[in-house]
Amino acid sequence: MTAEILAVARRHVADEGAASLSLRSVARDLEMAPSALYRYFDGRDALLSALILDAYESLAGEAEAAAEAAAQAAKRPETDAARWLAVPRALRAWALTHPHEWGLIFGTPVPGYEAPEQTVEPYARIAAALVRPVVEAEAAGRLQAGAGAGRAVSDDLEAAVRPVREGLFPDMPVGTVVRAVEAWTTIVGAISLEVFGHWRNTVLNPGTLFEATTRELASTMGLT
Amino acid sequence: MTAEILAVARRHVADEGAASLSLRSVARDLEMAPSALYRYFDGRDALLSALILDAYESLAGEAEAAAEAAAQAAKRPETDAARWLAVPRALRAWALTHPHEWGLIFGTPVPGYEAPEQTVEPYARIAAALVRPVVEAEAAGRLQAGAGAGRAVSDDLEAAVRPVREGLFPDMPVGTVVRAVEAWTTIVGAISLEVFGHWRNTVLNPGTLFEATTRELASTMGLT
DNA sequence: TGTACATCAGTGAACGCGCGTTCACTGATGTAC
DNA sequence: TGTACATCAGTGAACGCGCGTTCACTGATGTAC
Repeated sequence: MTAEILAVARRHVADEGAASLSLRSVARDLEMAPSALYRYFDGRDALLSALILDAYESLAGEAEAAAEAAAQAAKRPETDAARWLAVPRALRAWALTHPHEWGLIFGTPVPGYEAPEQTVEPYARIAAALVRPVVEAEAAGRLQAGAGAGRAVSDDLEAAVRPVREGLFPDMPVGTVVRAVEAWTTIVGAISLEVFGHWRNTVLNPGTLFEATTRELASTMGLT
Repeated sequence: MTAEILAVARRHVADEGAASLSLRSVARDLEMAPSALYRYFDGRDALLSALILDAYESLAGEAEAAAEAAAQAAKRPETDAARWLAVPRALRAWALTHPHEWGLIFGTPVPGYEAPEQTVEPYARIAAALVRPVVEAEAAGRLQAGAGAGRAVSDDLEAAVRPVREGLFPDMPVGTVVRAVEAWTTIVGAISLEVFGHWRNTVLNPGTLFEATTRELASTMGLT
């Protein structure tokens, strides 16, 4: 039943966005009394929290599946750079099929409402999936020297990026860590600009641009 | 009077975000009857449209001022790369002081609500201001060969990016145009991630990272 | 097999709220003669 | 200088709406003896 409520609520968010999600409309769709939902959720905010978490988990699952599939495929001869593309593509594909959920994660925060603490874990999983080919290429000694790794990094910058390095990149050159964070920035930016409609009349084929951009990021990080 | 209404409404958006903007609360702040606002605006949506446009104009103004100041300063000996930093910094500074307005422009679109057509013009002005140092460096023949310009660009990508090239970069190498669009993507992504709270516990000093990232973009485009 | 009772998912009426929008109006200010 | 009239910014009451949340309740199902 909880699952059924979530399914309907998820559909509402997908159709109209989170702002107009209401307990009453969900109840209506389920042909229940609004008060019945209180048996399953503490109120509207609790339902919204569950949906946000849901979106994070869904995206994380997608990212991990793509990373895993690419890792399997890489047993056949394939370059690291080609393998790298899998997760960004999966993120973009998910965002295009779930634009409102993407907005829930990366868009304007709902005012006066704090995202639940549990989003930290799936968020880290998304980042880890993205970065997995880089980590594995580095471990195998296949990361091109002189690219990200060779770059000078100030002490300030190194300190700023320390949590990322400790969380995702044990024993990785700082230069590469910085590049990876920048890659994350670019990917999220590219997807958000597309999903939120900012390429309209500007970039005619966002898919082509996205592909080129992510390829570029690969070589920036020293993947070949 | 129209200006006064806008000022109050702007403050409401700044304080609580666009979602909770209401005619009644604006009227309350002005100590007027709600109906009085109808003399100045056609309704809530019209007011919101005005505010969105307002935000675009404000950001565009800021970007142009920064571009102009940097152009003046560049008469003294200064590198193109250093000059390039001015506009990204201004965009970030504006976003940090006007987070909700940034969200109005680059965040989740308000559902069921189309941004007014007049946003196209200020949007273009922002992009033009950002890109001005690149255009001028190219015109002066100071753009480093082999960087952006030398890059191979597929026909598809060239076509995808044609409106940008025609609008902002007359007679510019396509490679540079693509790099500039990617720079835009990265800058917007970096600011949005910071403003929307996604660096929390991840990147400890977003300013340092932003600075490093934008510097990197300069060399990517062949600015020296 | 039959009775008494507990559980608990879901009901339905009611609450108070703030909202956008309408409409007939008031009353001060300015203009014409 | 004085009167009649037009203008128009702003009023205030009212409308209907959908919302989140509460509360006492019903009635089917399962359990214990």
